[in-house]
Amino acid sequence: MPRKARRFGVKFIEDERNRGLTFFKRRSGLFKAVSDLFALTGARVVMVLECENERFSSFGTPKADPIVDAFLSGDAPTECDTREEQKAVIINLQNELFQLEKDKAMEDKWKKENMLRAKESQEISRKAKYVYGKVEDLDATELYEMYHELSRIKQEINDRLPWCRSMPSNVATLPMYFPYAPSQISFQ
Amino acid sequence: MPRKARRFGVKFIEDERNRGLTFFKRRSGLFKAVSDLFALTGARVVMVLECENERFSSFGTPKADPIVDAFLSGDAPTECDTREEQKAVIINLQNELFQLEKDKAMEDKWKKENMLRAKESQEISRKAKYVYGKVEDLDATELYEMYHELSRIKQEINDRLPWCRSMPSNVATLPMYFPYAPSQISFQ
DNA sequence: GACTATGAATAATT
DNA sequence: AATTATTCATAGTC
Repeated sequence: MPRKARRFGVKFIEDERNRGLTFFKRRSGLFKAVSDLFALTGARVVMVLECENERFSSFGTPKADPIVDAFLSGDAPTECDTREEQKAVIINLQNELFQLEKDKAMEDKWKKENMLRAKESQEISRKAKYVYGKVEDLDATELYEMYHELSRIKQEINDRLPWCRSMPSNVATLPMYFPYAPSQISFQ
Repeated sequence: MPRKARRFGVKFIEDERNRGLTFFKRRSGLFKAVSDLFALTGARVVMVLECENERFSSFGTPKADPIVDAFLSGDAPTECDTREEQKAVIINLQNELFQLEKDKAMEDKWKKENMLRAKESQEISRKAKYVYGKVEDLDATELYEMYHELSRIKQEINDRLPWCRSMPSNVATLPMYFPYAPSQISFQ
């Protein structure tokens, strides 16, 4: 139980470990916020953050190709390694965007822990496609849809069962494992 | 008093007026989140969102020039109007980033409403530079620092006076008027 | 465009 | 990395 649950002001965090932790936590929140903004309004977003290790970490909503294209359309004639840098940005983009490694690990965990309980829930049977379907058979866009569909279902269940908040529902905790919307970025 | 304080799930908002409202509200939150992330961790961020009207709206933390430069370094040889588009992006960037019009209006309002009460508060006298200084004399970076300093002060006051949350403090409401961190962007 | 109840994000803690 | 008390963003309201 956190005795002090809020940071004292908004000031640079000197402690390196704590700073890194905060960075990743808040980046997650940022990604979710962007993801939701897109889902709610359809506004496309591209975000590029600089990590501690001087690398870039990017995030974009689906169909953000025009923005990304604009971002990558540069071909500075004076600098030779710019192309290489941009390539690195794209690679990082892909890596960070999809968070495949993390999601993959989480996926297994999720299947083991929640699949059985999922089958007992008739409330969400009409969404069986997402609940029982093989996750590895979905591509990035479908994963994205899945995440939002499950988020909606979770909300629906919460709304219908307000007296039973902490019920062991499979979808109630699922979105944790697919928190981000992957971007469809054409790779040359 | 909101009877229902939460949206039903995360689904595309069909109502156009409501959608636009949500977009702007959340964009503000996003900007603040990015601003804070930079203040806390020093991570530089550039964000480009697409508005409803097909224009771009951008936001960046100070010292994000390298990222912005990369963004603008493009000079597509095949398309003639790309330069023009980029210029538009920059202009929008400036406009949206600094939110000068809004801030200017808010500034006057703030001065009129809060300056007198500000002078009575000795608690924050050591930050007199920011509280009493002429706002128009500060450049973008100083405005940014000012905003965060005031945020910190607000937090400090809240922490020291937990029993008096709604006290009519000048700084308690001030940050509303400088919510965003302007980016230092070199303009050619 | 301002207010406020509510839910979501997250800082501290284990 | 899991948990939870607390703050904060914001949906709904006027």
